[in-house]
Amino acid sequence: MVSDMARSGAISPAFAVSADTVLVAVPDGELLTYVRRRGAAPYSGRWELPGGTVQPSEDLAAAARRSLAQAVGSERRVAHLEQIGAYGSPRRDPRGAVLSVAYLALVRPDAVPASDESDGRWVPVADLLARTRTVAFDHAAILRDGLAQLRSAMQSSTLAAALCERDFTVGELRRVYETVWGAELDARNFHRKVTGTPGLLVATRKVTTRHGGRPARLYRTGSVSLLDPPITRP
Amino acid sequence: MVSDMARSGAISPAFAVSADTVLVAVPDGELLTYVRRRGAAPYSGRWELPGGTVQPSEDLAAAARRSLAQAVGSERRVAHLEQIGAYGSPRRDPRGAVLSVAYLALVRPDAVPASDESDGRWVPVADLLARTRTVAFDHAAILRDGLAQLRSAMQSSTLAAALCERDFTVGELRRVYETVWGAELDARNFHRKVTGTPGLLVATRKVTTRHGGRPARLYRTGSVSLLDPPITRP
DNA sequence: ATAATAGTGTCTCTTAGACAATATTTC
DNA sequence: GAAATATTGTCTAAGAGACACTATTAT
Repeated sequence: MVSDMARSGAISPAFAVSADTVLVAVPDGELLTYVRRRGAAPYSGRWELPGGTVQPSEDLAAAARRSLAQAVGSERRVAHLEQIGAYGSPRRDPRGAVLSVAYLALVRPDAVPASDESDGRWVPVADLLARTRTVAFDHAAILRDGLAQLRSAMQSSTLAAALCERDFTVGELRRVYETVWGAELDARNFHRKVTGTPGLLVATRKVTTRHGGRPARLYRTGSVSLLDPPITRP
Repeated sequence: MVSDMARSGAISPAFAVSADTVLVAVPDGELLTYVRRRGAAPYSGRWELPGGTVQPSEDLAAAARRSLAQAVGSERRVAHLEQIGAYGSPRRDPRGAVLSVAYLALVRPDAVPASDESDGRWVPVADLLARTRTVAFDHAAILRDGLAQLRSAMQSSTLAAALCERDFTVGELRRVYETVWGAELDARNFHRKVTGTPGLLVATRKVTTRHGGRPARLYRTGSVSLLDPPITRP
């Protein structure tokens, strides 16, 4: 059995695998992502996505989660995690064959301030994409792909609710859409759309005036997570 | 430099990486996928997706393409290739840490008969999914994910044209949709939709009567590949 | 009172979906 | 002629987008 393995070479390890995450939050109407400053070569001094090496005994998503604990305090703060894809271009890491499995992670606004400590920072996505030469490896491309996936997935699901507090108003949800999409939505049509889809949002008994104006009802995400027909991006 | 690498252990290879492909064709109104019968342990005798080990010097997509040459005769027969995702559950391969990067590949109907030779076969997707216990590794799950991605992507692109001959009629394109989605579409509304989107299809000067009835104009895919608003799945 | 936000209602225009009717072939 | 497919046109109902209006708070 072992001899067969050795003969075929089918499982001889050839790649290091890392799980790297596009970590996104939208506090106060700003689209932020978390990046770390690299301290060692290669790309020393450049920004990199949070991530780490995947152990052979470990699930890919678990490795991604684990590497986010430093950024947001606890794994439990990760409100949503989904895979973006695998990046394995031969020359993406000068040290050798490193395959990166990229994830998209969403956290609620309250997860942001807890990260002032380390060498990582929350930065506006626009700033980072305007200076892709300051980003290590192919992480700028991964960031772009992750954001594209987020923008697309928001059209037909309540994914954006993972970027709000657990109890949120329709206006807060709409402002997340506007921030991530970079476009204004008609507040009245949006309200009609999301509250009119049965099961999508569950109204709580509570209201809030945390944004001034007329008190707004607080909602939670419901059992239905698919929005059909989708919210069209302007 | 080398000492730094050795100290950190960042690039010590821990995984074998394979590129495995959900290879799909739709000849004569049947949704087929290509699978190989495994000859060796583990899962000897079971069906597996075509694929192979990725070399460290090789691009992931190139490795996927390469492993399809046997199935369809030549890499050039692959009309479309896109990534599905990475599968890295610790226990997916009893031999050890094997990470699989899954791809979805589409070929035109004429690529199917060229594969009678080897231990691989084109089989109806429904048959395979009805007998997932005959499928090796987690390849049944990969197949399901790939089909879901295909069905979804067809809504807002001309992806389905990669499953037709290079020159195709609107009816042929519609029958591909119907086969992959497993649902009937109104021929007249479908015709209006795809021919009405400017740039999506380019009319050739030729017509064909290969399906009997009134001669149908032949089209090719145009410069526009995004279909907005999408074709809604019934 | 004024400004700000929340929520409801109303109108129009586009389009999906249903389907009639016509065109052009093979058998 | 009968059957099959292709293509155009017509109607209707649903939904997106624009926007008037009312409701309820903070300042």
